[in-house]
Amino acid sequence: MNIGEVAQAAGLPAKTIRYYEDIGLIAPLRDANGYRRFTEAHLHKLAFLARARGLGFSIEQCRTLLALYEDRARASADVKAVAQTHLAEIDAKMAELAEMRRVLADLVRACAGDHRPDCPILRGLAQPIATD
Amino acid sequence: MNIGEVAQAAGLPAKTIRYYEDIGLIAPLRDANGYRRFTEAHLHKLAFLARARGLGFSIEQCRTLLALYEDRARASADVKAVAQTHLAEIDAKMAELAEMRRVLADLVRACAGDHRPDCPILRGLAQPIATD
DNA sequence: CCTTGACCTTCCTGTTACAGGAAGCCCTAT
DNA sequence: ATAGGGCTTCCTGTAACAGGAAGGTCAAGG
Repeated sequence: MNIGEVAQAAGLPAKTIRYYEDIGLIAPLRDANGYRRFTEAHLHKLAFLARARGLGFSIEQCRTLLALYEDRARASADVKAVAQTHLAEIDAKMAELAEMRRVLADLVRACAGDHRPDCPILRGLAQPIATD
Repeated sequence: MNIGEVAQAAGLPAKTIRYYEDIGLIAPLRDANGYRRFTEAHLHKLAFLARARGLGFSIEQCRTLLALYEDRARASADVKAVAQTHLAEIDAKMAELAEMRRVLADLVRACAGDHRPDCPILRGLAQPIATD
């Protein structure tokens, strides 16, 4: 397969696949004309990467997961550890967003949103934010 | 005030304040020796920026908010529109994270996490992710 | 045989919001 | 005189690509 075909099949832009090669996540073969040549195994790895990225794993976490994926002697505990770390990261981000949302929603609720200049949102931003 | 003092007072790193000057968010005066000189008004703007950034507004949104903040003739509706846009962005991110979390938590739950190589997490990543 | 169009290649720049660090000036205290 | 902080500018790096330029390749059609 050429890059266009494997991109289609893996659900990744060709640009992304070239980038993954750049950073050593994947190593396609090369045709005589210089075109990248992908095997089924490459496709599986790319689809794996697409899904891991879709779950929010960082590139470095993907690199680790991919190594474990290819290691027949891995311990599932190692995989689980990576996943749990990421789960904790997600929870942290969600908590941060929830807190922002809470404060912001309060401000929005208090704002009339009309033609007048008085605005609780701006007043709220001009003063220390209540953390209670 | 010099940059160190205003940084302390506004709760922003000096680096960040220099960056804000670079991109035209703030325009401190200069002393004869080249040092930046900040007034109380500058401090208020910086504190405003710190809080807006803390609520997750982008730099460009902050630029808009700051302009409205300084415009005595603004309509609160304009401010509210920016805030509601951002609120929608937060909701979108939270939904995305929640979906990731849901799938990932299922995989983690199914994984024994022991010394054996069999791992539902890797199996899940190797197959299309169930969206039901 | 030539051209056209769809692919492919590499390389360079831009994105977001700064952080880290080098090289060097300024100011105060000892 | 020197030591220490604080200040300056400038350059590089971050994450994960996207966009686009310049140019090679390939199959089909005239």
